[in-house]
This record gives sequence, C-alpha cells and structure tokens, in this order.
Amino acid sequence: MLQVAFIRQNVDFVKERLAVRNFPELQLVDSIVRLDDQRKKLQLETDTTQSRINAFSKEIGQLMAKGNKEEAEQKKAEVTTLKAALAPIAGQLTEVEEALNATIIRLPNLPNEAVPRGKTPEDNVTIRMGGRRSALPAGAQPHWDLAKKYNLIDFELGNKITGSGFPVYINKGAKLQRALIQYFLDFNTAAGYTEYQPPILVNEASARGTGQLPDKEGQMYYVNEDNLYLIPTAEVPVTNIFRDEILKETQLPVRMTAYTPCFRREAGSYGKDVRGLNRLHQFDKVEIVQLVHPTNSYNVLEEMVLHVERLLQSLDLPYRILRLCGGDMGFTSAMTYDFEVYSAAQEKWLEVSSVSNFEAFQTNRMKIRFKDASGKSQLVHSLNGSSLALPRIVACLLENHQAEGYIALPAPLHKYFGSDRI
RNA sequence: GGAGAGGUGGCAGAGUGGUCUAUUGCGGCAGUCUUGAAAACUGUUGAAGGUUACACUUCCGGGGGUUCGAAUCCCUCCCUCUCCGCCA
Repeated sequence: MLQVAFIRQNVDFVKERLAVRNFPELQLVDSIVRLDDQRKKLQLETDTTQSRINAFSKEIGQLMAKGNKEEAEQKKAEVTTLKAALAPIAGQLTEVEEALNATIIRLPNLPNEAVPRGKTPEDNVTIRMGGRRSALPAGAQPHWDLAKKYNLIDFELGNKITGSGFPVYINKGAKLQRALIQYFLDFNTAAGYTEYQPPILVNEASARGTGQLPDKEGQMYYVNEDNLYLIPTAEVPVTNIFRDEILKETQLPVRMTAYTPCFRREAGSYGKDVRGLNRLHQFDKVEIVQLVHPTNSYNVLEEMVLHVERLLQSLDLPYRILRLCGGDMGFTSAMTYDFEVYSAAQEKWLEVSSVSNFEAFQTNRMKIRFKDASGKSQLVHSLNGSSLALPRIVACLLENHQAEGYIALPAPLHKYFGSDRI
C-alpha cells in the first residue's frame, strides 16, 4: 500500500500516475487526505485528553499514598468526567482510521514514469527480442501431443488422481522437471542469490503481507481446518521472511531464490489457453526476490531482467521482453517486464516470467525497513521475478526443439538431465 | 490427539496494581586508550503517531473487560515450547 505521508505531499502527482493505469476512482486520493486530516485532529484531541487523565491518575496515586482520601476522590470524579468525554472521540478516531485504511488499501501502486499508458496487452511495449526460431520439421506437434508421444506427461491420469490442471510427469518428463529446477537454482545461486526452501503453506499474516489477501482470496487454495493457504508463488513465503524486520543498511541488498510448487485455483478462467501445460492449478517455479535500497531499485530491476534474459538465452528459446502498460500491470507493481517465449507449434507467445519492482508498496504493508545513515528507518524496495516458471518452458522446449524422432535439449541441461535429448 | 509450561524492546531475561517515562546483561553505535586491533572503561541505543524542534500519546502475542490507574487482575482467541501418543 502507498504511504499516506507521500500521498499528502504529492496529491496531483499521485492522481496523474494512477491515471496511467486508468484507475477510475481518483477521488479516493482526496478522500484519503480528508480522512487523514480528520484523523490528525481526533488524534490530537484524544492524546490531549488522555494526557490529562494520566496526570490526574498519577496525582491520585500520590494523594492515596499520603492518605488524603477526600482530594483523591475529587480527582477521581474529574477523571470519570474526562473519560466520559473521551469515549465518543476515541470512537470517532477508530472509525476514521478504519475508513482511512479501507480507502488506502484500494489504491494500486503508482506506475513508474517509464510505464507506457494503455489499457490492454496490445498496449504493452516490446523492449527487445532474442533467441532463434528454429525451423520445425514437417508434421510438428504441439506439446500435449509430444508429451503423449514420448510418454512424458499424463494429463488424464492427473484428472483421475486430483482433477484437471494437475498433470502427472512420468519417466523422462519427471526427470526433465528435476533437471530444470536444479539448473535454474544453480544459475540463480551462481549469480549471488541465496537459496531458500520455504514452507508452501502460509498463514493469513503472510498472505496479507504480499497482498494476496484480501484482494485475491479466491485465487488461493485454503486449508480451512488449519487456516492456512497454499502458496500461489514462492514470492509469498520468501518475501515474508523479512516481514516486520528492520535491516541494517549494510545487509542490503538481500537476494533470495527458491523453488516451490505453486498452487492457483484460476477461478474464472475456463476454456481459453488452458490446454496442456498452458495453465495449471499446480506447477513448479523457481523465483528470485530482492530487497534493496530505494535509490537502487530500478538498477536492480534491469539487472534482474538481464539475469532472466541470460537464462532464457541459455535455453535457446525465442523470446521477447515486454514492458507492461499501466492497464496490464498488477495491482502492486510499479513497473513490470514480462518475458514471453514463442511456442512454435501453437504459434503464440507464452508468458514464462514476470519481473517487477514493487518499490515500497509491499514493504509498507509488511513493514520491511532499514536504518539509513542518519538512523531513521525507511522502507526498502522489493522486487521479484520468475527464474523461471516450468510448464510453459517445458512446452516451448518440446515444441521448438522437436526433431525427427527425438527432442533436442539445450546444452546446459545435458549434465542435469543425463542426456542431450529425449 | 493427551498433559504441562510460556509469549516483555535485535537477543537473553527481571518485573504480579501507582516515579515502569520497563531493571539488568549481551549485541549494536560513538568515544577514551592503542601504531592498529582486541580487552578494559565511558556514553549511547526499541517502534509508531505527533511537532520546525520539544511536549504529548500509543505499543509488554491479538481482542475485550475490571480500575482513578494494568506488562501486572479477569474473560477470550492466537501462537510457541516440553513430555507422552501416533508417524515420514
């Protein structure tokens, strides 16, 4: 969430930035300033009254100690009057605070100045393209057919065991998953990220911290009995490692990577783009997360984009990098790059990674701060990206590298997979 | 699942109704000493709101209550630990 102090000082700027997202309720910004004015006024009133109550109470204690009961009783009566006066003001203060919080939580993050205006994915800007588009052999097949042909993935079996969107990886299909996960983790740790293996169920506070709650409640699987959520991404447990922490400036940047399965209910998405590996309820992903000094977060964003780009290049897949427009960005992001890989047999681009700078939007909610040189605590900036999500990578590897009677694997996978082909 | 213990500032750990504006130790920071470091000594050191700066207010797991006054008493919820049981 945005910081009230910042909004107060930059009302017009905040509105102008929100407009880039086509955010329809710009009047909320004014409401926030108004509510905060009220809050300050009521706060001052309750504080002053409370201060007098405290002073009287102290006096009463001293009078009682001296045995001066009459005067003590008199003071007690005064305090009772003050408390009666305080009650309605305190009530109003609580109401105003709640209204303020309820309002501010509705505002999405402010897009960075480099974020293009726009409403739909068509307005995203292609930053660059890379990788080679291999010529496919005659009779090239989509990955769901290839998966069947080489007995790598059984979607129907997943239906039987669990339901649609929970594929079963078999034999070389299973080994490919393992090889990719290990390769990605090694690639990330070699670049200075520390590997974590976090829980894949999180409590309510963690889900709230990264912003899955309250907005995206229906998108997470929920374990009612224990009030826990299955994570939709490693971002949730990993970023929450530092929730409510105040770091030393020298601890920054914090660089973390984690492999986890990810669980998404994908409620409301039926039919479209759900074939094969394109959209699953359970999938594997290796994530990178950084907590950085606020002055440095955009450099780090570019660095993370380069990191993911190098990883994609090493897989020998044709890709493009898009800078998302205001209308297509996630609620919490200030700037997002999407990576898409071209699926030759499906003849379409599939998103395989999303790298974002959240600035202080997440960390304000999680209260992840650091002490700056002057000893003041400031919010750190958080960033994360997929590095990488497996299913669509697998889809593209199968489709783009299919040959006569086998599927060629890119060089870095050979040692992990134990072979250069499937 | 059963029984018990407990949640206090970065950590450890006092505090069971009124100078608690929370003792002390460790750690951190600054200084003295030192060629430098260590040790020792001295000082300093929680967070949020508020203020130009002070003042002031709130926070002792969360919420509620009793009281003139609550870390301390009561209710309730959450969490952690130990032992037993079950179990990878």
